[in-house]
Amino acid sequence: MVGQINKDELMVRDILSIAKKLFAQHGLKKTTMEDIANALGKGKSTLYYYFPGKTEIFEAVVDEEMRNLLRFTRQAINLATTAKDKLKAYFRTRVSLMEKLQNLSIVVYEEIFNHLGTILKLKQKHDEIQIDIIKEIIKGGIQSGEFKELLEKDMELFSCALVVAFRGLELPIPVSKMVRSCDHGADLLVDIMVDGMAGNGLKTGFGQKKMLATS
Amino acid sequence: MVGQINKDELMVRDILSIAKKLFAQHGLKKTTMEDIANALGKGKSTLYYYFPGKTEIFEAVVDEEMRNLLRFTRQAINLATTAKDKLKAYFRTRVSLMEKLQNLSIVVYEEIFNHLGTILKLKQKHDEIQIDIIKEIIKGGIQSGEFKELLEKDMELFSCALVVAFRGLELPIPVSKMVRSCDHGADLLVDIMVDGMAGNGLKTGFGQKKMLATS
DNA sequence: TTTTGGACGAAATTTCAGAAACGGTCGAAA
DNA sequence: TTTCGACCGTTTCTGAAATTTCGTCCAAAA
Repeated sequence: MVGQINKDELMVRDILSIAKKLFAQHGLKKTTMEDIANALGKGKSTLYYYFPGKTEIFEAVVDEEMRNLLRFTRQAINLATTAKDKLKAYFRTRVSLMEKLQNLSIVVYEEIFNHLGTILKLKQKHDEIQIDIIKEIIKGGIQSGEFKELLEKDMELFSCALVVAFRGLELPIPVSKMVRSCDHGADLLVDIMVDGMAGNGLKTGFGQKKMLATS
Repeated sequence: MVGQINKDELMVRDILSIAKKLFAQHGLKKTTMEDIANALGKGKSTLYYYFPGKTEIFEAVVDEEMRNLLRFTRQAINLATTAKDKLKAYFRTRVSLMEKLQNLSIVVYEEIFNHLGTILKLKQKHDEIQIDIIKEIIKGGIQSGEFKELLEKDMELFSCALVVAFRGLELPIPVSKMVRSCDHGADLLVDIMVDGMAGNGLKTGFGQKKMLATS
């Protein structure tokens, strides 16, 4: 019994492994059930013994990939001690793993985004203007003493990051409604950005807890 | 001479105005040059007297729309005095105008995004997990006193916003390289998020919460 | 001269019937 | 229990004819 279950899981693993490779290579549509079966050295209907259909295989592959990403992220987070470092770890692993995830999704993304093309050049031009606008604001804030000083390079980076971050809203995915719906949201974010998330204890601090980590 | 230029510009404005309406109504492909000419009450070749081709008309329409968006953004920014309020104004107008921009681009976006469908449900599920992870980090930070307190609702919102913001990286647009390339970028952002952008002068200050006018 | 309308050709798009391919099922064999 | 090949209904491809549409040209109107 137990041995059979293991055999099942082994087969499922093999299928997912090969399917992942093929999906990454040729995309979802151009990878047929027969391709997967042939690469497996098995008959086509064998796949249907282990999975309800093609959709489920694809979803399982993507799900597995995302689970891996989450696992690594959690791992990196657990290695950090302070919440600040945890956030850093979160973003850092996300950035590096996102690139690896694209091994799978680059074809998928290309399938999605091969239809725009025209509009992107325009968008890019206007993005650069937006970056300049934000940079101008920050510069003004620094000159007036409202903001702390920042290297020119970092200012560029930060402005750019804000514009890029804002692009997240452009993807028509439901969660964005939460942020998009209320003005309060945008203000809260800027409040946090400007005043910081650091606790009052540290801010008004008289030699409180974590003075080590801060630069 | 001057009068002719004005007449030219007037004609161009009329064309763009009508073209915008038609593009928003039927999309790029299904709007023909003859549709535009008919709606204009002019002959088709009139359009070619003012524009090299259909593509250029479309680009001009989109460009105009984006310029408008920028104009309103700048306007709102100029009404604010402090840099912080300027940032708020930037985000707020962006959010509200983005929705209006979609009047034009909703057909375009649908043309682009009608091909994904499948992957979004999965993505949504994992997005919610990511939100929970960030919320957990923030909660921990609050409990340890590292972060200042936050309403449950705001915490949810902030976590959600971070995930959404991070989605901006997923859009394959060149600017993201700048942020994607260096680890330093992600860290800098968190540094700013946690410590805030507020200047030391204001931070260490005792009574003075707000300087009224720009200093 | 400046501006317009309609005819015109080349190229792209649509149509649609027949063919091929594909996802998924089933009974039988190993 | 696990694998397989044959089979079915549907979707997708193909290719040629018909239609639409972009863009040009030139005569005519302003």
